[in-house]
Amino acid sequence: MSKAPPPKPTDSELEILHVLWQHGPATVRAINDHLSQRRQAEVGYTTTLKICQLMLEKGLVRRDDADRSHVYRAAVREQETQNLLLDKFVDATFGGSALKLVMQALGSRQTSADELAQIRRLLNDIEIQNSTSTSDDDDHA
Amino acid sequence: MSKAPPPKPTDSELEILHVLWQHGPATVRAINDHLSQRRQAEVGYTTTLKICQLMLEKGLVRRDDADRSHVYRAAVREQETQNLLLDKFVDATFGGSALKLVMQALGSRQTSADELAQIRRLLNDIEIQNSTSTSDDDDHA
DNA sequence: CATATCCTACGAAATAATTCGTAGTAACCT
DNA sequence: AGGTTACTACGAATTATTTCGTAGGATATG
Repeated sequence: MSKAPPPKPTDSELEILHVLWQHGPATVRAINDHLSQRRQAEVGYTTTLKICQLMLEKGLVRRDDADRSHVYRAAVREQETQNLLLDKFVDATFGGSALKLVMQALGSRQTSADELAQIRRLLNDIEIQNSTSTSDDDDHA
Repeated sequence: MSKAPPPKPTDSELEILHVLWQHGPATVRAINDHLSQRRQAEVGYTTTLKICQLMLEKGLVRRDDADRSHVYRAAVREQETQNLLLDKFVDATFGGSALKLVMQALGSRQTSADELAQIRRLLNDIEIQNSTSTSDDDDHA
């Protein structure tokens, strides 16, 4: 009954999740080093610490506090989190139409032939699934 | 030299922009009515007014104050704004990879055959453009 | 003309997110 | 042991966003 799903991470929290997803479990020190590298400016150590603590309360990360330096790891999956954020974003920005988003993303930026091929492959897969596992009221004529 | 580009709209501002994009120039009253409909709860009139005023300062909207009821209209284009937001979102959530975003958007939600066809058409167009108007180091063999 | 109605402007409270300083404490090093 | 260093916890300042109350002025209506 205590199944509150983890909330949408904020921008800073997402940045930390990226580090954890990429590098696996890490101490605050390690996370902070990564963040400081990624950005132009240094990030205060206690800033990173604080955000990690808040993320722990929200259930976005777990931590191992056996050692003095606690080790944090992501408690949410990368894909699921991206999808959650994507949903919100599509709603807010494209009125709920994922199609519009995709068309915009492809239309107004440089896409290589290789990337186009990857997308084509995905489209094919989807189409197969669509026609294969369609549940009931289908084209049975 | 006073060419500060309009900033990224906030969520509330974006909601108002959607109304203006869809319905054209409108008074605060009209905007507020639309917002109240879209949402479950009523929106305070002065809340909407305030946001419109802030948007005016930021250059996101223009207004005609000839009449007593001022008429607001969008000062930024829908596509450009969506693209701005899309860029930020891709950076924050998908590490800058628009391809990943597209794959996610398509892979983890229901996409109809019609939509797939639309995307295929777009892919074809892009491919043609890629091979036609590529600047220099091209397949000229 | 009086009064109710509708509008704008402005101030400020409420909330959320980010940032950092300080204090306390454990570990480490001569 | 004494002092330096590294870490956590906590409180609080700062900034951004959203929300709304109140005041003042114009317009419409009886």
